[in-house]
Amino acid sequence: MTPARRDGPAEAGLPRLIAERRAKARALRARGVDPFPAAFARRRTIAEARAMGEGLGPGSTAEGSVRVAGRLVAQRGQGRMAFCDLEDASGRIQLWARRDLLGDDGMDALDDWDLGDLVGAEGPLARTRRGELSVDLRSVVLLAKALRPPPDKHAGLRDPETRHRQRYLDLMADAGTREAFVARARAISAIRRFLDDRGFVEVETPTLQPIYGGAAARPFVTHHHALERDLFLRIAPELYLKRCIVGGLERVYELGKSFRNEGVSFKHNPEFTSLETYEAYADYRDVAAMLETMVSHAAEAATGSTAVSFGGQEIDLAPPWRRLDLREALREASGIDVRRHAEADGLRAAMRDGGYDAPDGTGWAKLVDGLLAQALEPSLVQPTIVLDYPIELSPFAKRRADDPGVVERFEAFAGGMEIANAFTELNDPDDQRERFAALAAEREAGDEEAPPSDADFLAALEYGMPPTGGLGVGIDRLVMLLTGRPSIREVILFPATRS
RNA sequence: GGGCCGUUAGCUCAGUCGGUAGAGCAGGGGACUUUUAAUCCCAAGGUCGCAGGUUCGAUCCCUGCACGGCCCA
Repeated sequence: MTPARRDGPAEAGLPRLIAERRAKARALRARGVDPFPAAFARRRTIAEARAMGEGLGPGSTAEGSVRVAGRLVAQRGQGRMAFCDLEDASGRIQLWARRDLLGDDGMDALDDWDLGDLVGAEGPLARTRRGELSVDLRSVVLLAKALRPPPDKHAGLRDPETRHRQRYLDLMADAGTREAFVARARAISAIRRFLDDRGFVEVETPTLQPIYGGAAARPFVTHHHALERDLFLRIAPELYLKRCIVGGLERVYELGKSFRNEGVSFKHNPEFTSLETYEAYADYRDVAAMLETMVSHAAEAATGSTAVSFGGQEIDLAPPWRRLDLREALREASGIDVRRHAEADGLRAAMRDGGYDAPDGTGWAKLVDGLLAQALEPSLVQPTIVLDYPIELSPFAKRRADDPGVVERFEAFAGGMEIANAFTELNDPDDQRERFAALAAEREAGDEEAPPSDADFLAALEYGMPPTGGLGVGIDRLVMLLTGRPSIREVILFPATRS
């Protein structure tokens, strides 16, 4: 006859693991102990505790006590002695439990701890004979019972689906993930500091817009019931920021989310973070100089250096960045001079001759864009500013005075990706009206990405906008570069997923 | 949208040329007062992504679907 089981409920797998942990929490409550107490006073961070114990020699114990708290990440039982590793945001430290010093109650409490529990501990700092700085426990307390088991303590969490859907587990298991998001925050605050120091005013403009614009993309549509109208999630803040320039704010920026209703890829998420800046009385060359300085500041803040490693290559973001003329660069990279093929059909044929993909029914400007993406972009690993784009690709940029087919615009590339887009802003309302008309024609012809006209924006321009340099930076892509992460999903905490 | 690959225990992964599966870690019981991927002993844990098909028999072969990854558009 089999002996009665005394080792917990009969369920298997995860339900059983949860039931075992719940039983421990229940047992604590039965003894009048709250497994989720409210606070743990006088805590020091683990980094602070480590600094305090720095001078301790092996086998010695410090005066006084420290109180530390964190997540239990490893346990090594040893009978009447035990070791645990405790981790908080600042680091990791060993807890050293001895029955003669911690007492029977403390050792019993320790027995019921599981990996993943949040615990508090108190005792003098000590260094073991093996040289490991430890808290020589005098008292312990459970601060929050983990009812589910954490990811594997050594192998961690590998499954990309779980890493993205349950990012808290990825953060818990992988210090590198935590570091990437800290680096992101540092880069963003460095950018804000940089702009604030230069007299830029941070503004907030609508994310819910009656008319969207400022980029070529399909928008998300939502509905306002009280106003009985559809509203669009912005695809860019551009047209509102220029209204701020019209109003005389002169230097403005907005750092926040925009939304584009398109596919998901390693460099696209439906919601993404961008920086846009507008500076009155500046042009695109002033903006280029500001960009390279700003990005190198962000790199230093995020990583401590302007040199970053991305896709196995070292990239140095320190200014000055290389400048290329788009037409020249395309001719060098592909052998095709796009100005010599002024019609779509001729350019398409030349591209196909050169082995490039050039789909039927695509206009001249989009073919140029395609040639840029295929022939040039992948080779732009070191930071590069590509200047002077065809007007057809740039409905909000000012024409060059000496060449009306070209606008004062640049895109910045690094790591083979576009990271920024800038131009001298179009401030001639009549020219802008014509560009809107051209967009309307493209829309009519079936281009769902062509944005609609915005009469109020035109009215604003008619009140007079100073000559202005504008900039857009893809913050997520910039952070990819700074943290060496190959996918946008690795720098967005909770990326878009299906169902 | 297309192509390729993946989905097996809580986690990380093996494996089955078609006969319903293993390890390490975690969890349970036990031993251990200097461990640190602690160690040792014992026991347990699986609708092999979902749905069909072929077959005496499918986790394995086929089809579809879902989710994910990479590449292309």
